[in-house]
Amino acid sequence: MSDRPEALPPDWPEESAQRLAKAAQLREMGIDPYPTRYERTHSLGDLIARWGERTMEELEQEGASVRIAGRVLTRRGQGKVSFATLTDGDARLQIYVRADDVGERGYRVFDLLDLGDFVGVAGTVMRTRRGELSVQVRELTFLGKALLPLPDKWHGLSDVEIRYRQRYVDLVANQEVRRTFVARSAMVSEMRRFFDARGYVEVETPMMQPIAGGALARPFVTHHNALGLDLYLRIAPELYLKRLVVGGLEKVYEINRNFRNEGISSMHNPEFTMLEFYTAYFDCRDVIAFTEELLAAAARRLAPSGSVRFREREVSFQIPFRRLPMKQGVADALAAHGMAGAAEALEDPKTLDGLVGTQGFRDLCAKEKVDAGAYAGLSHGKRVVQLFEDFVEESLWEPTFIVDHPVEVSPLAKTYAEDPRVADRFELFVAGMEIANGFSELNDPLEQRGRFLDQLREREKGDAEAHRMDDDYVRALGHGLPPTGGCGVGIDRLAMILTNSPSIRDVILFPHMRPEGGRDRD
RNA sequence: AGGCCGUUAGCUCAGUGGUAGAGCGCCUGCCUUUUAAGCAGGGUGUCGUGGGUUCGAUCCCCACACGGCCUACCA
Repeated sequence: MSDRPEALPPDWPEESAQRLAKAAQLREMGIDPYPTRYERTHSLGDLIARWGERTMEELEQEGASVRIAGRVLTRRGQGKVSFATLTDGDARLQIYVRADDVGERGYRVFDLLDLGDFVGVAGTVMRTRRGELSVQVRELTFLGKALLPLPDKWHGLSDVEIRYRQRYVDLVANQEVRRTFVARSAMVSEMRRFFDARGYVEVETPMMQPIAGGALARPFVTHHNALGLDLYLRIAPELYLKRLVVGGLEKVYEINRNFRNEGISSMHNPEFTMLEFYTAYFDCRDVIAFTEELLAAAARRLAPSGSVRFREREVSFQIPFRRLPMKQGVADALAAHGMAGAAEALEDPKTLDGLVGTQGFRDLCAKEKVDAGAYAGLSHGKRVVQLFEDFVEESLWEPTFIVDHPVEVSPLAKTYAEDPRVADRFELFVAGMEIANGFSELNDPLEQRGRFLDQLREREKGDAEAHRMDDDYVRALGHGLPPTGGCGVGIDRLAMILTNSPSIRDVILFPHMRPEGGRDRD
């Protein structure tokens, strides 16, 4: 065991010294300020559930004896009688301490309690004259000294930097933060239940990959010393999960972290949680139906009506969600902006090329604060996607499945037999955010190899996000992937919507921040 | 990466070119049913950091750090 320094860390407030002195006084009384355990009969929530509706007389008659514990949140002293509110994170309950009941020594222990300390209480369930359910204390047990003060008892903690860096303080001070993360847990647990009930196998695939595949994004690089090998933190588990389907795990899912070396915003964190699932013999339409059921079940778990408020607006997860072909969405949006003939242009590369060069289009871009220059030199399919992102995406509030993506942006998806330019793919948008992405998985090994070669050419042209060749994945497909449908769901964003959290940082316990105290200078 | 805004007590915040203020918390005292308990007293501080202007800077100027929002990349 290390030596216990007598001095407090230099940046701790003066109040810490006072609290430390109280801990010393407890030790002088033969009381350990940091004991190891306490036997409870009830959590505070249990106690409230059991006795919360009883009258003062009923409680007096029953005289129920309980042992509870919690952190002291507030104190109201009154000479030889005091009140304190305890919290166990979940619920709050008042205790009522009389010097006559606990004795001089017991009352002294109560005096040495600061806000934030932990205490165990043995006593009787009762209701005060003002009607508040309380435990009248018979015996106090000191359970843990807090040397640092809690934030303001009614303004709480609002400094967002401290809220994110010191989430432990945020959780104590702001009850809604706890509710949000408990709700997120319930959402994920409901999704696991959904998969487990349908015979899916939950798996874990590599976080560190020699080739970061399965999505279009820039990866983080790390290094394995013993192997002398650079590895990438995964940007998606997709290619590994499909290898498992090749191996006969016909229904698999994984809920785990992805890492993308890109910007940070209210919708982006460098590490984020993704659900991916794959089902043999499903096509894209089956996956859409399944995803719809899954999200509706998750939403109902948090809001039985299936409808939630997000950013002051209603979002309904009632089935069925809207289906909208990408080109139709673009054509409608452009028509609404007065661009006549957009629908025809989307069907013909030359016409679209002409359209994005017109003054009318450039004026529209200027008006919508869109970069018109981004449209130069794009392939037809990428142009359609760009139009979708610039003019449609944000407006998709109610859950909407966008379908029929250009093949260029879908290198792992099957195309329609009747039109090889269109992928059998969907993306689900809710509240203007992409929440899910799925498709009929491309299982022709040679076509997949060809798509990788196309991606390599894109990479050579400077697209840092283009796929790399993955020979082992092609080899896996060579052994035979059954017809398969798969989907990825952004868990953090879904949690944002279902918990009405405006920022992704409100649903990630420890969101990415610069290191405290500044970074080392390069 | 670019633009705008912010950084003052443990917390929430006001404020001024002349060495700093409120509420809560905290400290001292009183009070045997309180509820943001009350009453009397006490201000606890590197005014983000480093330079500059000035007789004098927490305030004005510059740089930097950290944070927020927006834009860009992205899910």
